[in-house]
Amino acid sequence: METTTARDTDLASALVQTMHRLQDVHAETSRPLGLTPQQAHLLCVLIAGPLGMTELSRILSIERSSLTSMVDRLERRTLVTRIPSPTDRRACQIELTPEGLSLAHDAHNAVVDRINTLTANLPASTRQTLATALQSII
Amino acid sequence: METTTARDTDLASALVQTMHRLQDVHAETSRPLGLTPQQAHLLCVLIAGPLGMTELSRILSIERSSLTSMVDRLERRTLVTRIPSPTDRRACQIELTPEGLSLAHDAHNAVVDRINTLTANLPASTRQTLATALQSII
DNA sequence: TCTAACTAGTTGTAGCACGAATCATTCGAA
DNA sequence: TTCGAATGATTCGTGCTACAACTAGTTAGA
Repeated sequence: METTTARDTDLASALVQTMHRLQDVHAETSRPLGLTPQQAHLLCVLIAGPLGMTELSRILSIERSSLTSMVDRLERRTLVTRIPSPTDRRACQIELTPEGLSLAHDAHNAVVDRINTLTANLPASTRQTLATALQSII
Repeated sequence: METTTARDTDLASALVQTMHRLQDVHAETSRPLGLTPQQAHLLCVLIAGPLGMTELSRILSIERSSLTSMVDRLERRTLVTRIPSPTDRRACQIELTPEGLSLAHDAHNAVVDRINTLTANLPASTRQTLATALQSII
């Protein structure tokens, strides 16, 4: 029982520390691009395609009221655009501009590259186990 | 080569998604205690013992100017205290009050419990591999 | 002694995040 | 068909986070 408890604490602790480490990495890779981590996250989510405000707020786990001002700032920089929905005059879709798409790819590649260098020393089998295990957590 | 590249992207992507998921968990467990995730992090770091401002800012990866106002707010709530150093009249040590220590433990336990439920389905061997691999990343 | 390096704090600005309230639109049921 | 409820987005007010540039005090070493 004691060993199990110890292992649990170790794993949870390792996950928390990893989270903080990756937050730092995320911030460090976003900043040189002139983006906050939250802005980079938003842009990367939109790579897959335009989304409505409500859906976007759900994916990002933030309130819609927070999202409004974030989109305002990004729209001011012409990184995204609000496209009115043809079927619902209340709704709008948030879409990346070409400039925003390019920046989103840059941000995505930067963080993936950084993380790959962090995990470069792990053997292939461990990488596989890790990826599968993390997928199941999400 | 293609398979290796695919695996790399998968692992990095899984790590990023895990980070966001854990950020949400961290926020959700801190909030009921009246703490922001950053405040919870600060309190938990101090469980190990008092720290100076510079050391604390290094551990939390934030600027000292950000830390000053954070400590101000926590000190106002009597969760931490600034203890002037006996040997160095410039410096001060940030220490948890009994109330702060209790809250720090609550915050720590809450997040560890939540993460343990998330990882409860993983077999012991995977847990071990995971913990070791993540340790090497940090 | 006196200066260079260090430590802490201050100020100003921008961004993040939430809740409550608001407005327009859409949908559904009487 | 029409009125009330639900939905999508925004606005407002408040508090927290984060940074850069700056001030001021302290210590240690030349």
